[in-house]
Amino acid sequence: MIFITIYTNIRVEQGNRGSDDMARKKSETSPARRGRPPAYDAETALKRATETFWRTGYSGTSLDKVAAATGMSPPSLYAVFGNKHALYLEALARYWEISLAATREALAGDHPLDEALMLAYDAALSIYFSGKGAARGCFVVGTAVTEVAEDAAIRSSVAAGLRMIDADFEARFRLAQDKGELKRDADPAALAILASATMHTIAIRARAGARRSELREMARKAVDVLCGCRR
Amino acid sequence: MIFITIYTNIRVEQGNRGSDDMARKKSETSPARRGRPPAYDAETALKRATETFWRTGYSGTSLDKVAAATGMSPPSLYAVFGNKHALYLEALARYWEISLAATREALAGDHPLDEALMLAYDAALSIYFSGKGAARGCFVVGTAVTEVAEDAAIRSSVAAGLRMIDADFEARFRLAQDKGELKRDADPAALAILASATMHTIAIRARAGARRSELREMARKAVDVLCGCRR
DNA sequence: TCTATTTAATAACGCTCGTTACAAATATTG
DNA sequence: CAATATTTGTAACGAGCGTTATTAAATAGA
Repeated sequence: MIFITIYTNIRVEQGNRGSDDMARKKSETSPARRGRPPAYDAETALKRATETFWRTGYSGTSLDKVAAATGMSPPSLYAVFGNKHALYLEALARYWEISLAATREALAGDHPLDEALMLAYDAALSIYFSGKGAARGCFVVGTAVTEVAEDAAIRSSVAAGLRMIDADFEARFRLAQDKGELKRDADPAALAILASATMHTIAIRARAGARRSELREMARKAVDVLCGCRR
Repeated sequence: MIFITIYTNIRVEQGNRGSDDMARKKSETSPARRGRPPAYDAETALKRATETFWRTGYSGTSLDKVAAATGMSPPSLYAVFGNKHALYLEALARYWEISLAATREALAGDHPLDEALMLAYDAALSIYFSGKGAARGCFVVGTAVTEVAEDAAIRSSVAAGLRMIDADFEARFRLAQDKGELKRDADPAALAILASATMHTIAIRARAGARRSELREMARKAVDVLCGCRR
């Protein structure tokens, strides 16, 4: 079988076609670089690369597959990201940014504890079930955890991310305790671990084929237990 | 760099050297097969292959690495296991057998609920921290979950295993409720999900470099919460 | 000893891997 | 227009991938 790769799709909009005003305006903001202008948007490329790693993992994804997904040639990918490992590391960092922000935002509003937790799990489910086709679960749990055993850079990224989620949950439980939503003798650190654990089990099950409604139900029940020691 | 693979190590003991009695005895029990006797033990080979997949994942492990680990040549591996995929599937099935049995045994004794749960987590930790070098965590979480997105056979194995652990935990919580160890209005299914979730988060964190003592402490606290709705 | 039978290792298959020289393409500057 | 700078795609690199055809080795039975 012959595999013909057709590079397409994410070429940067030139923009300075049809309107000289816009072209001139653009050259005012960015002082007009010298050589051939970049044809691709690094941001979009990173997103497409992430999608690919997400499905088939780091070791299971070849650079040719990433090239096909981004529409870029391998040398262009190297020029922008360095190499495969650096590209994955950047995808991982970006994923942490987005998913940590989502969790933090869900927990930050002034909702009751149980609602706040459900918002966090709903945010996670939105990510785990994003993209077309079957659910991919969490990018970290689904792809990074495998590499973590032999790759120090990935390991420290994962370890740091896990600590942050734990800390966010713990802060929210501590706040709930201060506000009287939680019993005085509850252990915020313990509850935080269980809240993280619930997120991890959902991540695993989503990738393994569980239905979204089923996972939301699990989250619901877990929240009931975690807030059970209420008031 | 030249990589010279030296096949060694797991050759089957011939046994019928030095003593004709033993040779004759052996030919009595097993009626003496015709051709060249097998030099390798499939059981040992599967164990060694598992160790290798466990560290570097399915996609990240080449058949040459497995060959080096087992001391077998690639054709011998194919003769015994079929191909790489079938070999991994067999390793996965065997791992489920062992780890499910360990959990079931821990929960089966007539210990109090909290002790039974801790026995289960201690059994898991023994597996996650087995082998030399840094902890590899859970074989399923560490290697199968990545493949699950694109591999139907691995996916159904993982899904089935997850269901079984859930069921085992739920049965134990239900028993606890019947014995009066747990409040009447506790939800055994919900507690079972959280018990599984705790196991999953421990699996992830172990591979990501967490210390064993730290993870045991997490388990301890989780058990406290899960049994907190006691009597 | 010769033949039949079973397992083992060598060496290669075609293909894909991550990576990179290289030259063509496209822009600004003089 | 020529010179310079930057990004592009083509085509290749050596190495490794999963897999297999082939042949050698080692046993039992005739």
